[in-house]
Amino acid sequence: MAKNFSTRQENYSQWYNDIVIKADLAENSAVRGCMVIKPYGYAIWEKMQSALDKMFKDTGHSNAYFPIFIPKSFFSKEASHVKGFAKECAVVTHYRLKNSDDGKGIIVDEDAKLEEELIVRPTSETIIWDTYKNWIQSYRDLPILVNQWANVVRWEMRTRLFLRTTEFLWQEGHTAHATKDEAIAETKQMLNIYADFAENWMALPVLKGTKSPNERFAGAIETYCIEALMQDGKALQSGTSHFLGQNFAKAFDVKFLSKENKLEYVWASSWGVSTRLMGALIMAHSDDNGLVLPPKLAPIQVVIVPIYKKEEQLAQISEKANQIKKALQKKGISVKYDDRDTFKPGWKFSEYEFKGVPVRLVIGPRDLENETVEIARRDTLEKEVLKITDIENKVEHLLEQIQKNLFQKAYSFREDNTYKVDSWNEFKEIIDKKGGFLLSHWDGTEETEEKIKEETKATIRTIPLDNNPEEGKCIYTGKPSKQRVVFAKAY
RNA sequence: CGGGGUAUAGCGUAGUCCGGUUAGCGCGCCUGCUUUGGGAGCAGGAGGUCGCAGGUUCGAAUCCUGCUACCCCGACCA
Repeated sequence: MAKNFSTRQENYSQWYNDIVIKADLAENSAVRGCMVIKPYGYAIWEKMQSALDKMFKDTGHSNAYFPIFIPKSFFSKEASHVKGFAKECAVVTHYRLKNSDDGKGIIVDEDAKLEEELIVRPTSETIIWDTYKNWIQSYRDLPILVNQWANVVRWEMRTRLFLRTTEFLWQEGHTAHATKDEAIAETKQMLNIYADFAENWMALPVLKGTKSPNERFAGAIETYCIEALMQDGKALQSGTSHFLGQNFAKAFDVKFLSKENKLEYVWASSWGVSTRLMGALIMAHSDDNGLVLPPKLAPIQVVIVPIYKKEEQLAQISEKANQIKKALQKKGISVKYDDRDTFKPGWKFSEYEFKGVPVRLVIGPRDLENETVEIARRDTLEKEVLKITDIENKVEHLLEQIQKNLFQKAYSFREDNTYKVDSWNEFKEIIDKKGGFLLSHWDGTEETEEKIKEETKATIRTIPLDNNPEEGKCIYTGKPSKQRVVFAKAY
């Protein structure tokens, strides 16, 4: 099944597509730009969701749900917001179909035109702030810490499975605060949660920082982001957290009475990660043998494959395998015992390898005799034969090791592909030939960023938060600069 | 949305230029037997409105027109 797929070197984007399709993560649907997330892919997303959801709840947030449709008039209330999203909105204009006059099909009933068109949400700030207006009167009503898990639609020109689809799944947090400082603290807290999730669950090292004005969210005062480096040397924005100031409060007239009995506008944040994280996960760790998953997000952490000649042998092996399965499950490890007789062991090995299952246990007649089991790890493809005693602790330990190793590998890759660059020629050379993160000085102007983008396709991915101030000269204009920023080509 | 390419069985493809038997092959699928420590072997079998809609023709996978989807490159973007 998973034979004949591309390698990263041959064709990186084909390699990515092959993994998504052949590892059964997702496929294209009958609707242009929209994907079907298949059970195996969705299981990974569910693991991401539950880990993130717990982190949100642990920091005081609650889930709620707002409509998928937004009245057009709401949408246009915040000027830069509408400007940023107008070009990619799906619009509902009618609410009824009818049979066509020639009886051959079904058409839109022109009599059923909506008084006011509805926008399919590309994000929910407007409908949520219109709602918050009714929820907030006094400082006692604040803060509001709400998240929603939802689908959104952005009508993109070019789509790629998980990385950019017309409809995608995400979570969007929308918070309301009495003070500016509190809203900024919330924005930063959520950024840290995203970074924590990326590094500890996805085994994906990320840079934390802010966006340049060019790349800022439409309607935000400041956009914070986490940026990760993919194996082809391109950057992937993996999560954003926005400090919205009072922009939406002013647009929707959301005020509260402070302790001092003064009427003030509410301060806001919003933050989100999407199914794009699936793309990041795939591109961060996978190899030319297929998907590689960090144990903490793998739907199946351990697969057990029996090898046998006769039915009675299978019965003996199954007994042993089920014992191991139970012992592992007791430790909270997800195990699949694949005793299907319709596939041969070699076929199963390749299958689970391609699907990125972190650990494979093999039990055959030899193992029954010797009280052993063969254990193979997906990240390094190493195999060894272990005594079956205490196997659950050995497996648990190995899963932890794999999780660490994947992070370490991704981290070294990023280190090896991050360059301090001070000459424009070198900058162009590295961006063109190698890719990666380039740390260079920037004069802080939009014009310079635009020019660099035109000439090299590289953009400022982030202005790192943990930056050491350093006097220098802009890589492009030579004007004075106080810190380095991160340039890269981006997804 | 602009440029280029592709569309034939579940998947990959031959045939298309130059119209003419029953549209061929590999993988997969089904049945049976032999197999099982890295994608098994043999035998038999099923599966096709040739992307969709028109047109030209005695005759269209093949020629013409329109549409749709997908891939690559740009612009846009999480």
